[in-house]
Order: sequence, then C-alpha cells, then structure tokens
Amino acid sequence: MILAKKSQTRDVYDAVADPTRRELLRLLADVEELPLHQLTVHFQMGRTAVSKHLAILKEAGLVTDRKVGRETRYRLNPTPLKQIQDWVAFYSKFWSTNMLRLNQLLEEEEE
Amino acid sequence: MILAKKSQTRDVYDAVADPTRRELLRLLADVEELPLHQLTVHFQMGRTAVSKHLAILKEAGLVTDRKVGRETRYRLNPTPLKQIQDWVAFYSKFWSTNMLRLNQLLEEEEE
DNA sequence: TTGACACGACACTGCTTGGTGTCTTATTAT
DNA sequence: ATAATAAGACACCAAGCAGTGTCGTGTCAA
Repeated sequence: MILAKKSQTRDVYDAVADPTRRELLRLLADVEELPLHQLTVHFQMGRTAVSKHLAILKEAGLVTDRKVGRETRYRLNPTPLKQIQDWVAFYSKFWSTNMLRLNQLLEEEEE
Repeated sequence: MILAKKSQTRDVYDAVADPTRRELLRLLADVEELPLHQLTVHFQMGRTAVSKHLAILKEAGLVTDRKVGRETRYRLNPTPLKQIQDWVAFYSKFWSTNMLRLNQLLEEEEE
C-alpha cells in the first residue's frame, strides 16, 4: 500500500526540539483530542504562545486540528516520529561496545 | 554499574535539531576522529561556523575533542542519543495500530 | 627562520523564535 | 438579546542563533 507523504513544511527534529512542544505531544498522547484552552492550562505561557507551538507541530505533521463549535481540538499523529526513530537506530549500534570506555574519557576531561 | 551523568549544558534535542549538526555526527560515525579543517570541507560555510556547531554538539555531550599538534580532532559519542531513543520509544506503540486510518484523515484534509 | 597552516577568540550582522498584548469574529449560555 | 468564552490574526519586542570577517597564537615544514 502506498502512503503519499504529508506535505511536511517543518523539520520534525526542529519541531521536537522545544520542551514545550514535547510536553504538548505527551499531553495529547493520553487523550483522544484536546481543545486549545485545555492544553493552555498546563503551561505558564499565554494562549497565543501555545497556539503557535501547536501550529509548528502541525507543520511538522505531528498534530491534526479540527474545529468543533467554537473550539479547535488537537489530536496527536506520531507517525513523523518514525523518521527520528529510524535515524537514531543507526547510532544505536554503538550502544553496546566501546561505550563504557568513551564515557570514562568524558568523565576524566570533565572541567 | 553507575555512570555519573556528564554535565550536559545543552539539550540533546536542541543539538540534533540542526541539519548541519546531524551531518557532522554522520561524518564522525564513519571514522575514528576528524580534525576541524577536514570536517569543514564537507560544508559550504566557513570554518568558524562549523566550529560553533561542534561546540554545541560538545555541550550536548555528543562529541569529544582533543588537541593533537596544531589541530583539534573530534570524536563521536552517541550515548546521549539514547535519551532520544527512549523518548521516541514511548510513541512507537502507536505505530502499528490506528496509524493507517489516521494517515487517511491527514490525506483528506490536505490543502 | 621564515612562511604556511589550524585554530581559538572576538566583534558584528541579519534572521528566526518564543513570548507578549490587543482586536475581531464566531459560538455558546443565560 | 446580551454577555462570556474560544480562538484566529496581527503587530510588536527581546533574545538567541547561524553565519561572517579579522586578529592573534601555537605548530609544522622548507
């Protein structure tokens, strides 16, 4: 089956770099969908800021939004994260060997 | 065995967000170690810029540097990437189920 | 010893970004 | 009908960042 790629304006790595946006993803992972104002209460920043973060997540394809009444509900779409998973998998082959030794070197040169 | 955490000034997600820095990691994955000027030739930007990127990678603990003669050689340390791997693993449980349906929704609302 | 090379350290610049506040519109509840 | 709520659309600002160029210093080679 062929899945046409979502027009992904924003780099997934970039979208995920911000801790606020990662928190948003985590919140959306627990529930079906959440409106903006309910997401906002979890943060100290204002509504506009959260909305912007969600816009960025949407650009990266990590989130979908749909209008219901006067509120816009957001829903998680984790599929773009697969890209990151594949990328990091390449480096995971280094985990097992040589890692302890390298870590020791890091400890030693700690300034 | 207890591994003391490297004083990790910089967020790993942040360090990895830049495509140039990801390319640097890939280059260092192939070889033991590489001096700055050899890394620089792979990019269009100047030496100073590459050096700054490496500094950021170092802050995140993704890279080690050691001076040899007049050159400073950089070496990959992929261990901090484990953090990302663990994080993305949480979302990987969504891969298998419901994903095709969600993707279809995305396709439909494509504007 | 002289010159070329590798690099760090700065100072500087344009652009992006993460946040704010305000205004307006649509929707819901009273 | 009116008031309150939810949110988009701006304009705006401070801070950080990615790049540049330059200068000074240590190192290697001829």
